[in-house]
Amino acid sequence: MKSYHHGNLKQELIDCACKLCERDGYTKLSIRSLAKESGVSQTAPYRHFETKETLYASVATEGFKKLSKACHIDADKKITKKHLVEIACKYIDFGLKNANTYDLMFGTAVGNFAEYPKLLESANTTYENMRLSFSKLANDSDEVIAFKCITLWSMVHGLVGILRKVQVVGDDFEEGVGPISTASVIATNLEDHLDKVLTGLIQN
Amino acid sequence: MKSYHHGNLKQELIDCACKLCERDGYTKLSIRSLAKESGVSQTAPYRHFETKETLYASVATEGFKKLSKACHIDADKKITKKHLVEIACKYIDFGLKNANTYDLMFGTAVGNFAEYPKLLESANTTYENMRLSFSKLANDSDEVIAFKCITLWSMVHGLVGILRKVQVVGDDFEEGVGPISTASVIATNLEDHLDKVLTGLIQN
DNA sequence: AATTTAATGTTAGCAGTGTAAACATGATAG
DNA sequence: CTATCATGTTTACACTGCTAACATTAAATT
Repeated sequence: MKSYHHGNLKQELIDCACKLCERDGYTKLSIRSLAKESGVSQTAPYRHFETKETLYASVATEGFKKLSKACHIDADKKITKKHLVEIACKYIDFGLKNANTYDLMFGTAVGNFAEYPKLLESANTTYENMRLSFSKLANDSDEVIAFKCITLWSMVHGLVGILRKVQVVGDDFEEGVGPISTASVIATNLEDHLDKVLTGLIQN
Repeated sequence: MKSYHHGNLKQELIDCACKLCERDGYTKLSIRSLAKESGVSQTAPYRHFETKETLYASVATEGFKKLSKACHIDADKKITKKHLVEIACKYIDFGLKNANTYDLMFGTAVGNFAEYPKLLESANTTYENMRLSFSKLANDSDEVIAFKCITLWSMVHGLVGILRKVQVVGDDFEEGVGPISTASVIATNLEDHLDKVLTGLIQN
């Protein structure tokens, strides 16, 4: 005996969208199927999301919140290189285990973050956490911190993109020097790899 | 007085798709509009591309060919750090100036490169060129070369993803320490940034 | 050269999509 | 108690990927 008004549709739609986006990729997600899943009419979601992109933005916002959580480490004041390796590993792990959501967050599905304040905020928070960690690592100027931070960030971001291709191709890739086999070497020694990079980065 | 058979439809479709993908983003591309653009019936493209993904794969293949060309530098034997900075800059420049195509190449539009031999080959060639440059830089083992190569690759790949967000937001972003303003600092000093990173990388 | 075959084109149609407009319901504010 | 407004539904339009059945013509075979 369902009532005419759902009561909590918006949140349910977001939750459901997050689940489906991650399971099937955001391109497979349709507003109609989402509505059906929530037992509501085809166009009901439009009362809560102006366009599909608005829905995407909500899912991406949740994604950044989850990413921030996933990258959290227990460390009050002292931050060491080891901590940063841990953060980097956790970031990459999130990107690989939530590949479809990650795609939505960093792809072109949402054109301009500035149009969605909550999304912009959650994305900035993710970055700010990483920045804070670097600021606790050494007594650097803001500029140097920014340099180190964006260097690591683009590194791990890039690695997610590249390592994912390895996963997609699978384990039976050809032996050789192609990116696939090379990347797989990195993947199996990820912590070592990041440690090396960070060692070089910190010394600069 | 057009003939029943087009004669060169496949290539024309690819060319047109490349153009439209870059202009509007691959999500906006439809097989039907593509067919109309080439003055051919709605379903004619299906004689040349089994599915839309197959078409995407062709566009991505062209993309990797263009990327390889864009990253080419004139240097026979001697390769210096400066050359690698140049390559990195050209890579990033390509990624930013062909953002939509880049998205298609590295996103999830084409699920598994292994299903499209030409795509896999063109992607591998792009990587192989970068690898060759590193092998000419110093007398490193294959392993070390791979390490350096994938480090730089993921760096520039990551930077493209991040710098693009800056472009999207535009120049009137808020002042502060968020990723946007930080990334813009990197963007304006891209060559310096890459030089620093490569200096650290090479010394390892 | 005639005929078969395969490649490449067209037409018609299905099931699904985003989204707008008009209408229905019911929670809430006056 | 009533009016308003947020939230739901129905209907409809133009578009999409894709399939099946058919048409045309280039290429291969006899």
